[in-house]
Amino acid sequence: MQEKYLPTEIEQAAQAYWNTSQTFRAAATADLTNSRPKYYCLSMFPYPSGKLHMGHVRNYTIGDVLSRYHRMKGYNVLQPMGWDAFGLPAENAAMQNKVPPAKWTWDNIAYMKKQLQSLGFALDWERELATCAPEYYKWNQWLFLRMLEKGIAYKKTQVVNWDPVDQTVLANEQVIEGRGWRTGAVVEKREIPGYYLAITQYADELLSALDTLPGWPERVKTMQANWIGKSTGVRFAFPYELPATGGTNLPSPSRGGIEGGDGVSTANNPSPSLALPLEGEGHVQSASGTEKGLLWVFTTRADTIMGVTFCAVAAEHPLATYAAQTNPQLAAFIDECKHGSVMEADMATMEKKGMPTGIFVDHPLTGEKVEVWVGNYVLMSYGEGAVMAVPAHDERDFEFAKKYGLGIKQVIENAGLRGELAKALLDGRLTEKGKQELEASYTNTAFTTNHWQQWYGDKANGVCVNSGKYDGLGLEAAVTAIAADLKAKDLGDTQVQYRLRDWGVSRQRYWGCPIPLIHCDACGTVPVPDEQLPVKLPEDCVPDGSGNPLAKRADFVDCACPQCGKPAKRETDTMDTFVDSSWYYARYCVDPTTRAANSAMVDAGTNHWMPADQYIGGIEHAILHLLYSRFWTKVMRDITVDGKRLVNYDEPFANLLTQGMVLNHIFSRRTDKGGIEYFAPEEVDLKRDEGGHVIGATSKADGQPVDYGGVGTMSKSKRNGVDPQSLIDEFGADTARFFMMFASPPEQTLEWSDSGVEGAYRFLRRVWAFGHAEQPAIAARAAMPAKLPEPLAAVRREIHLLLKQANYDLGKFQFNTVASAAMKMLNSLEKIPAGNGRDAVVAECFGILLRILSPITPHICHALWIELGFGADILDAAWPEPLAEALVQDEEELVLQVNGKHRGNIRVKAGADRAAIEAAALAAEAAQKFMEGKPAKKVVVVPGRLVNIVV
RNA sequence: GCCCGGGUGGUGAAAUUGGUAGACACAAGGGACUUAAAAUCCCUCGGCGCAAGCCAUACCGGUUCGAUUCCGGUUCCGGGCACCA
Repeated sequence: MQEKYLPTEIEQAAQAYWNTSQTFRAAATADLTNSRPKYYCLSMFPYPSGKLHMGHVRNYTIGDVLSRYHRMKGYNVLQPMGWDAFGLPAENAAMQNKVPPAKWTWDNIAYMKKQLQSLGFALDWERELATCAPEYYKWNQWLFLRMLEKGIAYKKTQVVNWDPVDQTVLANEQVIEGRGWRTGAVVEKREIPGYYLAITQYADELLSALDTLPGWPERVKTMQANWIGKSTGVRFAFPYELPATGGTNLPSPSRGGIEGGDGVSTANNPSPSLALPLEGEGHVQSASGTEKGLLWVFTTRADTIMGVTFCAVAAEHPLATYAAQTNPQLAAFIDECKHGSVMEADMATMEKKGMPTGIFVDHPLTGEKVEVWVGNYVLMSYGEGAVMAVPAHDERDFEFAKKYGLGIKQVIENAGLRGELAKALLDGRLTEKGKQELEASYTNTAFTTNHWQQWYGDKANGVCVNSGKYDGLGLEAAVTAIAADLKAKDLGDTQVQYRLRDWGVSRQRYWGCPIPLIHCDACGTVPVPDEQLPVKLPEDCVPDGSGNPLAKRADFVDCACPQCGKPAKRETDTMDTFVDSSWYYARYCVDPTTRAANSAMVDAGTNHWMPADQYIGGIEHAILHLLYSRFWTKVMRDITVDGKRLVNYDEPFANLLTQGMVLNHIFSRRTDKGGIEYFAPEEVDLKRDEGGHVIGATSKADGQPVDYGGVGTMSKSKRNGVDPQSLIDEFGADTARFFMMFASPPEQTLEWSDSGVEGAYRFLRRVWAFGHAEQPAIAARAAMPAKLPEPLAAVRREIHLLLKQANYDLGKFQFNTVASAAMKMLNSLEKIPAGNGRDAVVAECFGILLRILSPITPHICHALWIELGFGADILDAAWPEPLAEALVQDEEELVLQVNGKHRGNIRVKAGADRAAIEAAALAAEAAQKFMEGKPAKKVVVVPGRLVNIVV
């Protein structure tokens, strides 16, 4: 046995052993019936950006710890890995380096695979997959066609960021303060056709099924529920009458058309129903030369309907378009609204602007005239593209009304809050400061001196005022009454609405999965026949930033129509990369032989391994990726082939661990064209204040200042990722893994710093040194004496207590304290006294330490297990459990408090009853001193923990 | 702006979920060993105070015998906001 700890040697040997014995190869379909319970441990697959970063190390070490732990607990474990290989960064790299995205991606995969292997993860590489491989994305295409048949996939227009200079669609990330990142041109909103997946058809199930996921973090379920945003409200209409136009120049709704009629619109995303030309919405040309129409809106607060003072519609709304025909100023304003970003965060924070249309509609209940405004904050894609405005009680409407001098009418009052405040003040229990606090909390409002908005927010206590017959009604009663009255007039009804919108999957990009459709002049849009799948993406394109390179490839575009055989054009849009990542986990499960034949998307292996027993990945995926995966799963469940469902489970991930982000400093500088250039942390010199906080930085290259952007997620685009390779090269994989797990609990955000790596390395050296020094003692395999001398019993008890704690912490995924327990074990063992049974205690306890540590630092534990003769493979050893005989003790120590303050400790017999503890406490010297002769009013006893004397 | 988290020593963090605040480490300082360095080992290490003790878990309040933990408010930081993945 080597005296020195040599990580490189140890790690290479261990990895070679795992490779040759195929230790981590999961059982194939034929063996799936073996009696061990399955444990499918899944980590979110990486985007092959070039190198691993610390977030990957964190993510995959967590997965590996869980995999190895469950394997030792007797589970049949599957832990696969793959590559989320399509995406924008490959195209950016192509523009920069003139290398095809395919080559760049495959090279990155090869390098990152080596890095993963050098970290010793227990992965079944036989099941590796890359989403850019035709044999994988073939099934994206196949399932897309099934969705088209079922009406889950359909076509409508979508709003995109358009760079007028590069003539290309920009991702949100490529829009910097309203301008294109490469050209600096002001970005325009443009409506283009695209394909959507009707996730709203599953909105209800996606929401209610959250209750079937007890293994998911509460916060993720809350975020998903809020995202789906189910609300019951009232959809109602404001009737209006306009001068007749003959209907010819009245605008059509800008969306909702579904090509070929094989798609379906969804109940929850109705077409904008205002539009004059639509049938069944009250559009009637009357004899008097006017046309009647209905302006539909949706509200969750119909109780405030009597406070409506105006309506606001989106710039793309047909009424706006209609009014603009005769109003050049309005037309200019509508045009202005088309500039700028499509992002919700920008929409919500931009200055609210509007302009009157000159059109008045009738209030459906009072008949009063209500003016229609165009508002830049109203989105055509939400609800009806129009809203009622109640400035008295809605902050956004208030801001708008104040700015344009529109009416404000209070219709909600809250007696409850007023009463509560009065009661609290009269009660007298509040201090003067407390009173002020309470008052401030009721009066602190950013935009008005009254309480109207707060009364609106306090749904339990608001009542209607200034609302005629609805006066005095609470929220629910008022909504019910108002909805009934609207219904009686045939002008509205209650409706369930979702915030969730259908999933637009078309991308005007090259490096993605081609959408398998063909456009024929004679036959229209025709699906590519299944037997012609996959539609392969040419792999030698080098995008240049303008337009979609696929459209320029005649060899891709030109094809024969599958229906009539005449020349036709292939669809050049590709799919959103979220499609790729929505089902990769099901593909890992496919038996390798089935996969080689590639005649099916999934097989029996999928139903065996799925749902994944544990999914691990960054919290940034809490909504989109996880929701899309859940949706995709339900679609696969509902699609049948030969009368059989594709999969037989409802949810893809039984348990979810959301890893906290690994953050690092971000440095950037604006380019001449208005874009952003990022600097890696090693390229800048930091300026810090006295407290050590970063306040600025300069570029090492040119000495000029760069902007400090605070800390944020490690990412390729922000260039702030830290490559773990130097860490692995210098200290080894075990140190990197141990350090990462010890640094903080997995769900917590972690600001990157490598201070502490030395400590991890030092600890592993001590583990090795202890094993080396005690080799003879351990190899002797001495029997444990029936009665150990107390000093040795104490060490043994301590190790078993730590083991108990470590096992508890493992169940909570709290790996940092497991690592800490291992360190405490070694601290104890290093001080073990001599005595009868010492060698037996050392052997037993060090064996526990190695097994506890082995999921985190598998290489060193593998080597020591063999060197010290514990067994052939530590992975085959049973997981240690604390022994009752080792834990027994005669006395226990309790904390002694007087009036809640710690005043000392008392020792009592283990398991002493309350009376005995109380007596011992009152007799204690420290208690006597602080009770100052006063009698005990009350004695609180917490068995095994503390006793508190109240005087 | 909206939704979801988080804030504890110089630093990463712990506290068996209402019961000794700061375990275990890192950094720093002091010492031992050494010709020297590295490595290793020992000691100190939240603030104030000679001490008894007092103060202290972002800030302001509340509940409780007892609050890092529960409640109300504020503030700062992070994640998401539908074309980054």
